[in-house]
Amino acid sequence: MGQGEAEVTPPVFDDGTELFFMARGPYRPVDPQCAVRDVLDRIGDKWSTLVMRTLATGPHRFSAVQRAIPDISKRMLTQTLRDLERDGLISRTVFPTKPPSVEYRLTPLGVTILEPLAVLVQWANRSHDAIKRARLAFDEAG
Amino acid sequence: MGQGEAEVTPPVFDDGTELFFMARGPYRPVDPQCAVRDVLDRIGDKWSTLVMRTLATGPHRFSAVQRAIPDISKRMLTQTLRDLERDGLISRTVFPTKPPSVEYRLTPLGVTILEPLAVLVQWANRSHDAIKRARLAFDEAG
DNA sequence: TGCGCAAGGTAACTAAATGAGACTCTAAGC
DNA sequence: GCTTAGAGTCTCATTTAGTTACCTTGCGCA
Repeated sequence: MGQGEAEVTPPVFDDGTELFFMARGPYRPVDPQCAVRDVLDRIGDKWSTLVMRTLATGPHRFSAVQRAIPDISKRMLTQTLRDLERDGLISRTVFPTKPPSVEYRLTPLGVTILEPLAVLVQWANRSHDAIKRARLAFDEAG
Repeated sequence: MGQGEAEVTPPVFDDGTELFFMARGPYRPVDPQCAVRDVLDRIGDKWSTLVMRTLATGPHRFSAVQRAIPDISKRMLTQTLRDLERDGLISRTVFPTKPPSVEYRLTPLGVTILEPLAVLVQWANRSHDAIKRARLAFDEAG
């Protein structure tokens, strides 16, 4: 038994369907261009999920989104909405009203991400206490 | 019908279980301290999911993780591992070998996040083409 | 003896992302 | 005329992420 990583245990999950998203075996480098990264970089940013969550309740105008997420700045909101629009997850419609108003809503593709996000959020809610306890323990142990 | 957000459509999802993670109705501000944010801030960072994915294949030493994710720097790897350890998702064990080696592995709590992540990754794989097409269209439309 | 390597970091510094807030434009309301 | 609203943009300051060099300990090696 060397010191290498060769004797690493097999993947934790292997239920026959798609083996989740793990590399099989050690040393398999993560492709920087892979779909996983591409997606996680998007939904992983600070605001995207919050915006999607807001639009999940129905179409909103720019300022309505901002009221729903009070601590987002206009700059970041604009940018997040643009990025989501570019990725086809939300659509942007301008109405030529007195002061022009703009409506954002989920596209069909955007709707499909809600369920994966929901699964994650359920995990978050289930695990939040355990995480908080772990943090406390870690911080006390110094 | 005013100009307010009152006539917003009802939530897209309402299957009787937990209504995913959406606020019901408009104007409900997102609590900056909520579990959703707390979790998404963690798994949302650039490297955490990649590290979890790597450890999902079995315990790894520091440098083995780094080889699996070639474009992470030592500093970022150290920091990501610390954060995950603090949150109780991974454990760190030091072996007093010649040059001391350190083994990281998922905790039972850490294992439980794999499935939610997997759901997300499956979505990513399914949707990647559509997203790429949307980006092209958006960029061409200028 | 003294070189260099490996492992697992840390410290100092730079680059990129984010946030705060002032400014724009238009038409209506007081 | 002065102010307000909507939907942004622009500039600048702060925060966060990333890069590079360096440290420590013991071993093999020449």
